[in-house]
Amino acid sequence: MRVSSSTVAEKLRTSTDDLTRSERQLSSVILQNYPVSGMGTITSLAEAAQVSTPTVARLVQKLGFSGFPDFQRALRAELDEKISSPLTKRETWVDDAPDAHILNRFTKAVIENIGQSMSTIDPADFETACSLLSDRKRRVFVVGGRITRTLADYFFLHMQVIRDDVIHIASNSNAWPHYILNLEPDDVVVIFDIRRYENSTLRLAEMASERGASIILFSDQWVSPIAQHARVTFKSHIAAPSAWDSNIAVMLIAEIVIAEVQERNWKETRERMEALEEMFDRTRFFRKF
Amino acid sequence: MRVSSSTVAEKLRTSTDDLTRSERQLSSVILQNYPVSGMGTITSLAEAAQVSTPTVARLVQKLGFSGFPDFQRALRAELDEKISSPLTKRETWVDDAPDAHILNRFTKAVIENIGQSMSTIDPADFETACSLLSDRKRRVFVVGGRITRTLADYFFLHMQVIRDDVIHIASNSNAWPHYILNLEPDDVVVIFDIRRYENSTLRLAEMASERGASIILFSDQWVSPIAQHARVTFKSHIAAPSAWDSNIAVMLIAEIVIAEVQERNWKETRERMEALEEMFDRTRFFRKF
DNA sequence: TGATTTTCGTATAAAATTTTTCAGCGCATC
DNA sequence: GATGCGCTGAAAAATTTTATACGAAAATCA
Repeated sequence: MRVSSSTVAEKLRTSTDDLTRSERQLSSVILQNYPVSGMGTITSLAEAAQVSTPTVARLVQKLGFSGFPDFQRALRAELDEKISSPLTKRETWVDDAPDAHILNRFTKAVIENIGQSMSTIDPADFETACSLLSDRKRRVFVVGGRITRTLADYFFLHMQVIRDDVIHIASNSNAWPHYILNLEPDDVVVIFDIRRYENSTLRLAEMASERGASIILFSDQWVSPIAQHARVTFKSHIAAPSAWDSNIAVMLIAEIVIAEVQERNWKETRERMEALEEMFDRTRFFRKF
Repeated sequence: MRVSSSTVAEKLRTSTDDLTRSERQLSSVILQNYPVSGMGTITSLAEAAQVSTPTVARLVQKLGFSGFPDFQRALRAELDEKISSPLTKRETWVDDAPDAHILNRFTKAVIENIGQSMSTIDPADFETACSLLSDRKRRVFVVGGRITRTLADYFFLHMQVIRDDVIHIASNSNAWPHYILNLEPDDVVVIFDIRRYENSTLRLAEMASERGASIILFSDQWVSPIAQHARVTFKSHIAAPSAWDSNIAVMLIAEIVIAEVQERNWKETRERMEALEEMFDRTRFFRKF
């Protein structure tokens, strides 16, 4: 008789009648601090329930599993399902397109990347980075590589509105040594370095480090060698079903840092933004709507 | 070497610097869907991380555990602790940070944006856009505004590798009228226009339209007026808990378009990429890893 | 570029876990 | 009170899992 309920817990509860005395005892122990109790060895579970290991083996087979490892697999799958964020399970994909469509595949991978990237961020690091960038006494230099220069540029454009003393350096330009020479220990250097890591950017980081500047690094999960010199390193997952990497997660973290720094400098930012608005209005550069 | 952090996750994060490349890869996989991934056998974990079992064994020893079973014990204890604590709200977001933390709030908003943006895409439009961009007989012009020029630049950089005849125009530059004058009906103009919509970009779009060029527009949910002239319009949601908009969804769609066009032009792209690689290798511009 | 050190995986040995076997025990039935 | 049936656990066997040794490969350094 196999009753295929979804979870192991349900299986245990519904089949209580068919269980023997010691099996029931075991079952109650399993349910007591479910599912952790079942994650250990069969022996530890048997001891906890004060039954023998064969009893455990027999019970799980009775429940329909091929053996204890199979039982544990089910338990892990359950936990995984339960733990994974509800957001990643959203069904709001592109309608009228099969799952295999690149739009859905890619999006799925990116959301995966975002989740993974966020979960590796240490809030303390984030705090440090924002503090450094909020400090008006420090100058901020922004650097990017061949592709990442666009991310650096994006970061720079926003930071420029938020605060004073923000300088964008193109790492492959010939001008950067001049900037670096004048670096002071209070300065902050924001570096974007995603594989393949560029030599010139590494040199720049080394020199900045020697001059005592604080480095905030945006890198990928394999981490640029610059991390050795960095005060804070943000690691983003960049895998995508494509010949290229996806920089979405990198940009997301950058956006969040921008949002937080802006929040802290709100008073100053607001004035700057209003002044900027006014200037743009005057030049009629933008349309009202 | 630092030793006593409380959780395994913290240990992994704080000791990243001391880890080797494959250990880091493994570490990231463990953190990916923590802690379930570590609950299986050492072999399954190794396979998931695409490393060998000795690497796993070495890592856990490096972290201070006597062996893999010891590591698992710690993991179970943690899980137990976490689960038994009141109000067990477990999400894969940034651990140790409350839901109200900007990291989690912002990420949530962005994922919401992605979901909404994707669900409004018509696969046929996507198809049209990719066909236009894959057609080698057509030239491709890429245009962006004040902020969106970074997105345009990102798009341009990739498209440039994929195919020939890709031109980046800065919409606020004085040079663009020259490009537009020479537009032919076969040409494709990719425009990034997110609020606040810029006048100069609209003028550019109008002129391009008059000359019969096909316009692919990346805009926001309120849609730039350029949409009237566009052959295809991608609308992205850009709301974020910040004074600025989030361009993540825009960039995502751009990345997917890039991926698809690359896929279609794979043969050509591959040759171009290899040639490019070879050039970079020669100039020693990049590091191998 | 070549030498040295570190890293990494295959193969193998050791250890553990799981499963099976089998005998004892309790309990119900005759 | 004897017999049979099924439950239970000790112990052994089988399997799986973990740890180690060693050589190949890669990276670093001179």
